[in-house]
This record gives sequence, C-alpha cells and structure tokens, in this order.
Amino acid sequence: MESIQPIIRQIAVQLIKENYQKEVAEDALQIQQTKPEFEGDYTLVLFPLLKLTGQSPASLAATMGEGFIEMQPNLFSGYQSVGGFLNLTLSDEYSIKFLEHHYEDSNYGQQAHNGKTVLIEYSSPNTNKPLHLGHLRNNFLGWSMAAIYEAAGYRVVKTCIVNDRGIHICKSMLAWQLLANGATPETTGMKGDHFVGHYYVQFNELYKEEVKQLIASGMQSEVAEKEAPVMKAAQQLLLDWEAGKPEVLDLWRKMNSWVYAGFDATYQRIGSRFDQTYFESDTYLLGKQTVAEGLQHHVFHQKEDGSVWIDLTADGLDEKLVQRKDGTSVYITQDIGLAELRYQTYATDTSIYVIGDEQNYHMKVLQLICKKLQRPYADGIYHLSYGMVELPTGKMKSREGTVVDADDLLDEMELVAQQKTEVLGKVEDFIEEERQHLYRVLSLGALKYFLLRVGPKKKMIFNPQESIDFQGHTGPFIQYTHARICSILRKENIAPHTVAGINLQPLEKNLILELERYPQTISQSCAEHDPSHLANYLYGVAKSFNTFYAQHSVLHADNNEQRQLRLKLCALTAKVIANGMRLLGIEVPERM
RNA sequence: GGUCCCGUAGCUCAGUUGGAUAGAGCAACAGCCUUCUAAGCUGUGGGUCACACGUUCGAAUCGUGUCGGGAUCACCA
Repeated sequence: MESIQPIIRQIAVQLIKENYQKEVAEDALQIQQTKPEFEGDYTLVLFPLLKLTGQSPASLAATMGEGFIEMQPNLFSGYQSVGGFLNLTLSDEYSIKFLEHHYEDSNYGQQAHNGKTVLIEYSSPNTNKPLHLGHLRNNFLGWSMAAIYEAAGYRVVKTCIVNDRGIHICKSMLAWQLLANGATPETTGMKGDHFVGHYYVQFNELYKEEVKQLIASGMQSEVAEKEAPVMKAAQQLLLDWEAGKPEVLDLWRKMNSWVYAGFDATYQRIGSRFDQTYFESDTYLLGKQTVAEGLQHHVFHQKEDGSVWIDLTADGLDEKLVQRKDGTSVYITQDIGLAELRYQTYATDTSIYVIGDEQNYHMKVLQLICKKLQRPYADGIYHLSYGMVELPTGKMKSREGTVVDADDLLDEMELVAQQKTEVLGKVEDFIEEERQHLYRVLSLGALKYFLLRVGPKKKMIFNPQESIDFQGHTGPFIQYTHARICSILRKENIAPHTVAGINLQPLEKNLILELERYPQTISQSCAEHDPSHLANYLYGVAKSFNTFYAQHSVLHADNNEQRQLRLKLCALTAKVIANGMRLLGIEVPERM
C-alpha cells in the first residue's frame, strides 16, 4: 500500500491544477500531523497557497476539502477548515484495511533493493588500550546506520580500520619491556586489551615522573617533554618497527594479538562484527603511491626538504602535509590510500565514516583531497560526525585513566538489570540461562538506547554516579511494551477472517496511523544519517500502545470483531517495535 | 586570531526542513493493580526557546550581531 502523506501531496497538486490552473511542486506543500486539540489526522497548510490561487483561506479549504473526498472517498472521511489549515480526517475503513494488509508482514518497513552499495566504517580502535564509552557510541551508531541502510534497500559493507601501528603502541610495548618481567594476559588472568592498556598508563606515569625530574634539574618543560628517556626510547621503537627489526615486530605482533582477543570478546558481547577489517599496517604504504601520483599531476607539491604538501588555502583551509620529509606517511596519507583500496574492492556509491567530531577538519581535508585527485568516490564520502561522550568532570582521558571502560560499564549494567528484574519477580520460572540472556538483553537495550536516542552531533555527558534508567524514555520501556504484547498474543490466536462492521476508537486509530509512518521514519533516519529519529519514533509507538492498553482491553473487548482487530493491532505493533529495535541493534524479549 | 559546532523546563533530550496555545522522560506532588505484565497509566506544578535586531501573513527554526560553552587549525593519530 502506498503511504498516506505522498498521496495527500499528489492529490493536492492535482486539485490546484484542476481548480486554479496553477502548478505547484509536491515538496513545496506543507503536510503535518493534525494537532490533537483539533479534529482530523493530517493537515495541509494553506497559507503558502493563498497568494498563488488568489483565494481566501475559507474558500480554498472548502474547494480542496471537497476535492480530497471526491477523489479518494475511501481514504478521506471528512475535513475541517481552521484558519489557514485544512484538517483531513482519514476513514476508519482505510486504517483497518492498512492493518489487515500488514499485520502478518514480517518485512514491514523493508524497502526494495536499489542496487546501491554503501560502505560504513566504524569502531576503528587503537590497539594500545581497551574500548571505552566513546567507542560504544561509535559502534552503536555504525551498527545502527548499517541496519537502517539495509532496511532502506542498500547493500551494506561494514568495515573497521584498526590503528595497529604508531607511537601509541610503542609506548605500551616499551612499558611492558621495562616493567612486565615477561608477564602475559594468561599469567595475570587479565583480559588482553586491558593488559596492554595497563602498560600504556604505566608508560605515561614513567614519562610524567621523568619530565618532572628533568624540570627539577633545571630543564625547560618543552625540552624536558622531548628529552625524557622513555619518550626517546618509544620513538626509537617506532623507528625500529618501521625498519622491520625482527624482535620489535615480534613483540608488536604479540601485544596486538592480546588486544585483538580482548576486542573480540567485547565485540561479541555487544553484538558487533564487521564484513571487512583493515589494518593500518597493511594499508599505510598505499597512500604513498597515491601521493606520488598526485605529485605528478601537480595536485601536491614538494618542498625543498622533501616533504609533500597540498595547498588548500583557496578553499578556505590551510596548507596540509601529506608526507613527511623522511618519506614516511602521516595519518591522512593512510586515509587516502584506504579510500582508494575500498573503492577498488567494493565500488561503493557512498562511504560513511563514523568518526568523532574532533576530526571534522581532518575529514573535510580528506574529501577535498579526493576531489582534487578527481576520485569518483570523492562526492560519496560522508563523515558521520558525533559528539564526544564526556564525564561531569570533563573529557575522558585514557592517558590519565579517567575513562568509562566499556567492559566495566557492561558488567555494571547487567548487574543493575538483574537487580531490577529480581525485585519485580516476574521471571522466576526462567532457567538460569534464560535469566542471564534476559539481563544481557535488557542491559544492552538500556545502554544502546541511551546512546542512540540523542542526535549524533550532540556531545553527551555521562554521569557514572547515576546509573542509566530502565524507566520512562528508555530501551527497557520499549522492550517491556513488546513483552506485554507478546503476553497477549500467547493467550489467543488471531482468526484469519477480515474484521468488518466496527468503528475505531481514537486511540486505536492513532496507533494505526503511527505504525503507518514506520517506513518513512526509516527513510528519514537513513537520509539524515541519524538513528535517533527512529529511536524516538519507537518510543512514541510504545507510548501510544501503553495508553491504548490502559484504556481498552484486548482479550475482553466488547465483541469478537473488536477483539480480532485489537489482536491484529497488537501483532503489527509488536512487529514494528521488534523490527525497529533491531535496526538500533537492540533485541526485544518476549517476556521480562 | 581563522574555521566549524552547540545554547529549549531544575536535569537529560524531542520539536516532522518557516506554521495552530513549544512537547516527552527524570526529579517533585496527587491518584490508578480481585480484569490482558504497575519496567505501566492518568493528572498537577515547572519556559524571556542565551540576548538583540532584521526578513514576512507567521520565527525555537532563516539572516546579521553580541554573550557563553566546545572542537580544530602539528613533519601526533
């Protein structure tokens, strides 16, 4: 079935053409949901059409209102004109037909394949420390956008670039060499990523201490920061790594393998995976080829010292280094190479980078460079920029150990889920395995929804003192609504016959029309790269259902037809909730 | 200093691309379980949409300026 709002647009355009011989563009029309204090379901705003048609609001409303009913008598049952607003009432017949058409459709909301490929890069961790809350926001955003794009009809490739080389890893390596006495995750019983992260923190403590002593001995602080022995040693490790020194590479591989084992465990736990993982150590050389090519085509220029630059001042940006004077690549060089590689592999139409807003400038430069290199994928680059997750005390800093660790947070959330569930005592007949699964589903639901319901661009403040809510505008509220519906549907089966001869209650009709907006909500979240629209929509659906539920009984409806209608309404609501939550990466339980 | 982002109830956030009396949740208060799951429902209180000017039938939304907060401008990643 075609959705309502486009139909209203089409008819309005047609009516204006027939009655006033004027052309108006469909998207120039303003259609909105009628405010609850007025009668009607959808409102056409007439103000913009008054000048065009030369009509008064009242006469335009009358002509248009009559026209709507005349053209689609099955769809529209009435209209009202209030000021410059034409309020259209949809017929119960239409709403019931819509419900009949979709209540069994498990793919409701899924759009047809459009033949386009979108690549989504997210997560992208450094291998010197474990994942924290900021990474979780990144992961959930990336995962959700991938699911939303699939629902919108795209082929999606989920990728991850692992920043597995560089000075930060060398710092962990050095501290391990100095302090570990050969300890490993196995001998210490630590998770691999935490183990390596521990030495990263250790390095910084050594470093701070050395700097302090050098300053005490009379050295300038800037000089001390460069001269501190551990820093010089770490830099030497990086040089040795680039030179391919076997024992350094061995240590590097060993420490990274510990980290990967740790990451895998966390990814598994939050339900994340990738179709393709790239490693910076495998791709950083590719960028240099592209730089060389760009140099030939005079996109880049070389300075006397051998360093390579691009001049972006004409575009309002600065000069940017793309290759060091010693010929080694910098951060952006790798990104240029990676973009090239991904396009060659997947022939993407769109390439989405889920990266924090601290890199807005970097991503702007990257896209501009790709454009200047006349790459076909340049225009398809989209930076899904999201705000940092901060603590009440300010930014999280892994160097200083002031981060909300992902594993710790997940543990804590599970504990809270368990406590809340036990207090309510509704699943005492669950076996242990079912309980654990429920705690996991609820805790992840709370956390993912918490991070996803806010528009990505906004920075968020997370207060560890106040645990994440399970009531109100939360994931568990929506999950609970689903469980409630399932409970009803377990008690009675839906009869196959078509319901007839009943009028809808306002709460029933509202809910049906809200469910009707599910596909367009997916489209909007997709087009705006913003899962929060979907998250907020699903809250509205759950809220509407609960209001309906409190007001009307399903199983004890007045008559059989009404009961059947309400069962179907339950079925479709549950489908939209389950499906929509899946697009947010959130599971919904049948009981809780 | 240049560029970019943000400022809506005590707190956390919506606000459908300029529309009707700006909405939710949390927190506070008052009700609702012998009827489908009370992780729920209903109600009350709470606002100079940072501020000023402008654009027009109409501005939280668009423009300019001011104030406040943040990011970034490295031969770091």
